[in-house]
Amino acid sequence: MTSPNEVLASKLKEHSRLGAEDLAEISRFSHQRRQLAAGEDLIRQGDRPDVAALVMSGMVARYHLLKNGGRQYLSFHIRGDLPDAQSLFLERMDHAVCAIGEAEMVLIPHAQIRKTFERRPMVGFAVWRETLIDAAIFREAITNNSGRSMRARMAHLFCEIFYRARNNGLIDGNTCDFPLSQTQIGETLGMAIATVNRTLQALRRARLIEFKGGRLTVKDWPRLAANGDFDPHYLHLKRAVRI
Amino acid sequence: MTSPNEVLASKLKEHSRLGAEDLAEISRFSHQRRQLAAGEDLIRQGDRPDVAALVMSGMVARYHLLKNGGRQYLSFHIRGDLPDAQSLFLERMDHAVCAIGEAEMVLIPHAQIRKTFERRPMVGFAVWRETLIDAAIFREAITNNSGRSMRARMAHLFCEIFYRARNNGLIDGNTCDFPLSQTQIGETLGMAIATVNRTLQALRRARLIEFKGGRLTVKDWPRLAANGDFDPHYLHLKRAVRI
DNA sequence: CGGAATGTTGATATGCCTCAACTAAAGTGG
DNA sequence: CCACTTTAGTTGAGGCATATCAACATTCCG
Repeated sequence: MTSPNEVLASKLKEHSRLGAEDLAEISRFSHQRRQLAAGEDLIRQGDRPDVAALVMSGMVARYHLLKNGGRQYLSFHIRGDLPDAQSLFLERMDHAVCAIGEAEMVLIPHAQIRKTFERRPMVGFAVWRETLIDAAIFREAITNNSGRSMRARMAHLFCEIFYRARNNGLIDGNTCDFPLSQTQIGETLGMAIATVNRTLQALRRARLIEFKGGRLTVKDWPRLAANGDFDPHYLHLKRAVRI
Repeated sequence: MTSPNEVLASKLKEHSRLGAEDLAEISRFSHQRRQLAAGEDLIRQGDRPDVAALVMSGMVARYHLLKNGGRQYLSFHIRGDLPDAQSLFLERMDHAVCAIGEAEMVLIPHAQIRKTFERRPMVGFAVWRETLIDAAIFREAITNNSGRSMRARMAHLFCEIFYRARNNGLIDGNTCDFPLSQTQIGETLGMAIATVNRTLQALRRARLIEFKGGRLTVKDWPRLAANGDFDPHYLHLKRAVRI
């Protein structure tokens, strides 16, 4: 039941030193709640938003809409993330944002945020850092989807999701939410559904993970990380998480 | 023979409105020149730079170093680009930057740049925009390397390079510099060298491009763009270029 | 001029996609 | 609550695109 501003502030404080004045500015943001149904779009490609969204609960994804009607999922976002921060400075959305499962969002007017950046540059730098970490995640996805085997891709994706959830205190034992369908996993990793299914089974059989009902359970972190060539440095988290 | 500060200012002015004060601040940046030999690293994964680099001439690339010693190239940068702007706010480099062919760089101390951002937020917003456009390019690379056929990937890469060169006034008729080896194209698009070679020949035979001696010639832009599913919106360039 | 790097070609193997049929689960209306 | 519909997941067979390997040609560079 933390307030939106606290969620945002605590996310930014993970990597940025914010003073009392900075936090005070953040606490003055107004916000409008928005509940998203499973699969619902928050923003579409081509939109020109005048608010920025903060994830309060659930998961949202960014995706490219392809010419043939398919999707390429680009990244996934959880509580505390700002999945469309780029809209603060790039007018036109080059991708869409949708809910994966149900999600609760909070919308903050761009104008307020930009004003804050002018008055308290440190707040701007902190949000900038967030967008730079997003970029690092995109880069990692390039590497993941280009060179690696299907099994490694999938292992890497699971590692990233679990590691980030863990870092945000959103796990429950060895289990976190990841309410993707197998089709969506395919649209993330660039693999056919049949292959997704078989690769999942292989990972299950190897006792690395469980994945059912939109929940991911990591059963053998060291081997999963090895399988996915996962090195969390790219997430730029200050406090490295021990799993 | 334009000065570094003019190169930077004119790049930022492409998308951001900068006032006289902003430009004056930029013009006060000190810089140190650095000449890179072909293939030389400017920054390595794990480094913690205290300067930011501006490309003055030539081309540099960002890449991930893989466990097996291979590389995954992530993006290419030309005159006016800031290929390591992220180092302003993320301490540790999660990827490396190297020269593709020879390149001339200019190094500007982080401290100066950050000071400028505090005094003139608009300058910060402009550089932020640059990093956001980088992120959009990464996203597009995810889509390119995940779903599309090898031929489409290659066509798309050529489109992007040519379009950006054209936008920066760095083309010569229908030809621009792109001094990659076929091996490096493979390490960009996630394809084996043999396939790179054969795909290149296919594009040549179809009279879409010429690619020789580190120069790329576009012989049929509309068909090349169609082959690569290329839609330049993601580059977020204000003035759309007609080719 | 010689050696190294880069590019080219062919043969073979295989991982993955495609298609198609089927099963299981989840959601819907009577 | 059950029958029905829809969606998601599972499995197998077959073909193809692309990786891999190996030999050779060409260009680059000292």
